[in-house]
Amino acid sequence: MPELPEVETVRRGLQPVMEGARILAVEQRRADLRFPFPADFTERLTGNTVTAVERRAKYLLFRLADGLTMIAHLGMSGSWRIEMRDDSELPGRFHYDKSRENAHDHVVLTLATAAGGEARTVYNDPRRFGFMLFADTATANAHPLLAGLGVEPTGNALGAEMLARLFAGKAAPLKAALLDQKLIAGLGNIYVCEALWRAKLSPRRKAGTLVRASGAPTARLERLAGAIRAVIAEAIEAGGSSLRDHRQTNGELGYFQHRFDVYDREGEPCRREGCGGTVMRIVQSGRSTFLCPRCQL
DNA sequence: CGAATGACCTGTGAGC
DNA sequence: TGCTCACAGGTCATTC
Repeated sequence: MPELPEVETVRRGLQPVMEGARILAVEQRRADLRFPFPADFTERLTGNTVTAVERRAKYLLFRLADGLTMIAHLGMSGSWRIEMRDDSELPGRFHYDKSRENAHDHVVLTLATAAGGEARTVYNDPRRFGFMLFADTATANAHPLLAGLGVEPTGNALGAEMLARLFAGKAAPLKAALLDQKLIAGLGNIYVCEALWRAKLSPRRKAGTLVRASGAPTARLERLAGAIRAVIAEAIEAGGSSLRDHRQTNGELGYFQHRFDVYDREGEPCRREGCGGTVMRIVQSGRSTFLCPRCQL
């Protein structure tokens, strides 16, 4: 499910409960997700303390007191939920509740929280494309999964000049270039479609056409950089997007799905003032792209 | 080298 | 109602 805004929403949910928490018990309910769990998965976590919950692109990074980092990915359908044992000022709408469990709860961490309470964080992942593995914190950035990642599409890091360097000479369609995690890290299918609509750019346009021969960004590229930052910021603000039944860690739905301008709106009218076009669906790199062929050029 | 395709999984909704 | 098919937020390995 999750693109950067959803992963960031998960991180913000887990952080207050997990940071400073000691892991009392680890329940690993199957041998593998996308990859096999490390052989010593439960041993390394049990008794350890979580010092920070960070994010890089769509990866969650659980920093541990003994110098390890647990690198975790939610794949397409992964989610975490928090359950508190007792009433507590910490976030988490659920209390321990057997009836909430299901066959796709693969990992359960029981925590002694920094606030002195007890909580469980439960990882659920029907399709099992997610994973968890360990790296030494000191060298985690050099881990093969993280080393090649591009710029974060948040804040000021991503600007038109940066995009111009990344796109110069590229024949790939904008859709493919924006999905490439080696260029920009964290965009996925939804937010690429949304950003391209906002920037009035066709997903089929070649990325290199947004860069001047001098290497300077065009006005179109300025628009695109602004659109990416805006859509990501707004989606994080809204708690991400909830497709199907995906929830935040406290069970709340995200809201951004109500603000989609093109994603999953095939056949519906373009929302742009005065456009009058109809949203269409095409397939690029084997994935659905949604666009308005009338105003995205 | 870059770009397309298949693979990994289960669940859901549309259409018959 | 029940069946089949297409498709789903991601990424990696393989093949042109």
